[in-house]
Amino acid sequence: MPELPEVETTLRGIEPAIVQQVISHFTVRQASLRWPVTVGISELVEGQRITLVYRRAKYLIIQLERGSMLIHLGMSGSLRLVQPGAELRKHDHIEMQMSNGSVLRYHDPRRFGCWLWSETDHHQLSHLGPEPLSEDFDAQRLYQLSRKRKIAVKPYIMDNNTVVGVGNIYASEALFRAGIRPDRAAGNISLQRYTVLTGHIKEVLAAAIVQGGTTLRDFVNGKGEPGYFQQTLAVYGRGGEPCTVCGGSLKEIKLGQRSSVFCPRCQR
DNA sequence: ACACTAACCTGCAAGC
DNA sequence: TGCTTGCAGGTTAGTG
Repeated sequence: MPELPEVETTLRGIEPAIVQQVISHFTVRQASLRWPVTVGISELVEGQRITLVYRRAKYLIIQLERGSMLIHLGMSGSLRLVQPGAELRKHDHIEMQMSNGSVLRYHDPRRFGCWLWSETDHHQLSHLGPEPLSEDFDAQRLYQLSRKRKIAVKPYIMDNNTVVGVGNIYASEALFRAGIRPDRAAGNISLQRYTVLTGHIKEVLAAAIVQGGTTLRDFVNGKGEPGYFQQTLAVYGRGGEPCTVCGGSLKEIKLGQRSSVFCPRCQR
């Protein structure tokens, strides 16, 4: 489910309800996530105040007085604020209750996500590329890092070392808007074309955030509301359907075992 | 260093 | 109707 816009939407939904609050109860019902939930996490975090909640790449970080919690939603995770005592759903793995009555629930059917506590740095956050919406991410970087590389441009921009937060949906959409075939070798793309692509990556992510993310299957923000960006998708999930620009049939291929849809006429 | 694959896990839709 | 197959938003560990 979540790419960067969905994680950002989640952050904005939950942050006001939990920041500066004290964690009164922390419950783990299923500790078997991508990495096991930190042993003894409840005792480590209960009684602590949340000082800061922020996002880095697709991770959410909840900073405590002592240590911090690192949360990832994987492919199918979601975080929701619920009423205390709200009925438990299948795959509601973790619950965090605040002293002001707010209750945050972590739901993740596929369990590819994580929820970890560390007193120091989280190693997952080292070696991450720049945030896509920051000035540190620019065409020069895309161009220079790609010289002599044979990797297809789509997996190249989805690599967290290149830039974080560009997943399958928005990589597909940005390449379509930029008119670049997803299977073109990254090392053969000019600085000019990377300039266009960089602009579209930033645009498509920013637009998706404004619209509350893309709702596929059951994505909802922290308040349980859907996103609306899927109405804007031009290629993702539309293999075989007509191109919104030229009317030709959209082609679907596999790149790095991810399905990639593009218009053979508009994208070169 | 780079390119590529398999793996983690459940749910759902399509096909037979 | 019911079974099987394939596919899904991400990331990492391992191979050559």
